[in-house]
Amino acid sequence: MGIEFQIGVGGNLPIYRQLIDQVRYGIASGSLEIGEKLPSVRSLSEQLVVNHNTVAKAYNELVREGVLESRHGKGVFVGPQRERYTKAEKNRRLSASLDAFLSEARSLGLDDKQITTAVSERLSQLKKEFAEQQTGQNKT
Amino acid sequence: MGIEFQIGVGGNLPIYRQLIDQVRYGIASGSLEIGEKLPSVRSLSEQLVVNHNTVAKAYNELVREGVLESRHGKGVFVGPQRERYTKAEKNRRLSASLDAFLSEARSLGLDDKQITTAVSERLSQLKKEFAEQQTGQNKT
Amino acid sequence: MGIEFQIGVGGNLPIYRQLIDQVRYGIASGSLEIGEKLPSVRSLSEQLVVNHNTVAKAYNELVREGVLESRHGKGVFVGPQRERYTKAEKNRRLSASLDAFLSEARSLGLDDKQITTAVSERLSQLKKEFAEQQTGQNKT
Amino acid sequence: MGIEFQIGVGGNLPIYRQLIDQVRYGIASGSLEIGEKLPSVRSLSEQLVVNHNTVAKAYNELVREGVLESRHGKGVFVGPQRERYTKAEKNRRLSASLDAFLSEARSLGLDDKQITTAVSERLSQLKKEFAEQQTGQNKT
DNA sequence: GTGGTCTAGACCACT
DNA sequence: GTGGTCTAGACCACC
Repeated sequence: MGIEFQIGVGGNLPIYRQLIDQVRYGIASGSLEIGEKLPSVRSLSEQLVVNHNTVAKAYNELVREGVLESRHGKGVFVGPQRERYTKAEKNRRLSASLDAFLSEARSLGLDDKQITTAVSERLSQLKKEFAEQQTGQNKT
Repeated sequence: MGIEFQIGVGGNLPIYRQLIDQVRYGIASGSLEIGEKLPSVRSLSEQLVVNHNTVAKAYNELVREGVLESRHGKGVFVGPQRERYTKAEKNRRLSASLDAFLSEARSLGLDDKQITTAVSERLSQLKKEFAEQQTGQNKT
Repeated sequence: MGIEFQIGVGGNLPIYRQLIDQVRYGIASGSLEIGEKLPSVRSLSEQLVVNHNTVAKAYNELVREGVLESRHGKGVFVGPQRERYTKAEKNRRLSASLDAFLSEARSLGLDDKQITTAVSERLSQLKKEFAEQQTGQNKT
Repeated sequence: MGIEFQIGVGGNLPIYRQLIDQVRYGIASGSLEIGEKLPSVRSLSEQLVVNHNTVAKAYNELVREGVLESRHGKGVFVGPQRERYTKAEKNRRLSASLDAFLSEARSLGLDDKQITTAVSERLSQLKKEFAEQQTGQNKT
């Protein structure tokens, strides 16, 4: 299966972050299967016309997180996706992340309603973008 | 007017972060007026039974952000609350903060619905806690 | 590459401010490269014979400003140094800072010439100190 | 003698800061003599078409500093301008203020030359503005 | 190992 | 009295 990477549209996120999100979304949605090989750093960087360091940075971060596995001389693969956290641990991490966001949003003057709106709008925007990428271009 | 500070409940946020959020919420909600004096570092630390450095850390961060003003030997006051960011800058900051949260949430395996639910639940929880603080205990 | 930290000389600035300035100067001058790891909080505190909290305070302030990045359990690194402000915003901040200084200087009775002299003298003093630090001692 | 207050032009400073600077400059230049009565808060606020709180804020800060004296029911007057600080004290205060400015300027990416240029340009700009105010309009 | 948070207590400077 | 800085030492979480 695999996914078609795409950059540029999707807001003002740095490229490597866009790549990270696409891999994560791809795995979550089943487009990327466990053990599947990802495009090599060089080939993907050429395909997207970005610097290979940018791709490497994205892969590296995902490897660090345990999402991907790097096998020397072989390539980068989707990792086993073991449940890395207990439920309590997940809640703790989620809370920390959520609170950081809410604190920033509030300090920018958003009220509760504006916050929930911003979240749901961003989510549907991301969903739409991802769908478009996967339908449109199926060839390099 | 002023607000009643309270710590301990409401998640696993560090104390100084709780204090920061309470000041921000207090200003946003009008409970703290511009120019109003906040409790002194020492007195608040005694009231909350925390170290004075912890209170100072919270005040300090808000001073650095321009939310509060510190007048040496006099006390700490609510600052002029000038619009510190342009609209574009605000959007940029909000997006960055939101995307960081969404990225973390997704990597924890939450789908879109679970994310929006988590956000709105946390918001109503915070609202409730803040309301309780301001009504309930007016004495130490 | 990296820089050699040093404290004590150079005026009556608090230690953590001296460290902040040295990091900023190091980055601006190219001695600290993007992505480079800084000495750990503990090791630097031992090297300088100051408390680790003092070093952490300096690092922390720079992290909040976006100059440094902290990776939990890994260390503190020089951040991407993206342009954090628009040109207009930079001018606004500079003006505010300059006017605050001029206001204080004038209230102390300095005339225009004395002010410009004070500025240029302090600048060359700082330059000299920084140069000495980077050449002289390469051992603790 | 007295001075003619004027607001609006002179950069993006808040009004109350402009007023403070004009009083200070007026005293330093001899336009305002010791013991001289300043316009009342209400009359000056009407003359400048600003809120009386803004004028009061400027006067209050100057009273706090000892530059002006407030005599209840009489008005606000230029204070005795005693040397409030020893020479060492003055140097200490000046250094603190200067270092704060230099630190900010450097964090905004200005090099030494840009800093000195910014200072001298702002000084001559302020001088020019003040001169214009005192020559132009001598009536309300 | 790393950074993050907190306590306890000290001294300084400003007012 | 006020806030600001620093030390010494503790515990936690992440890696």
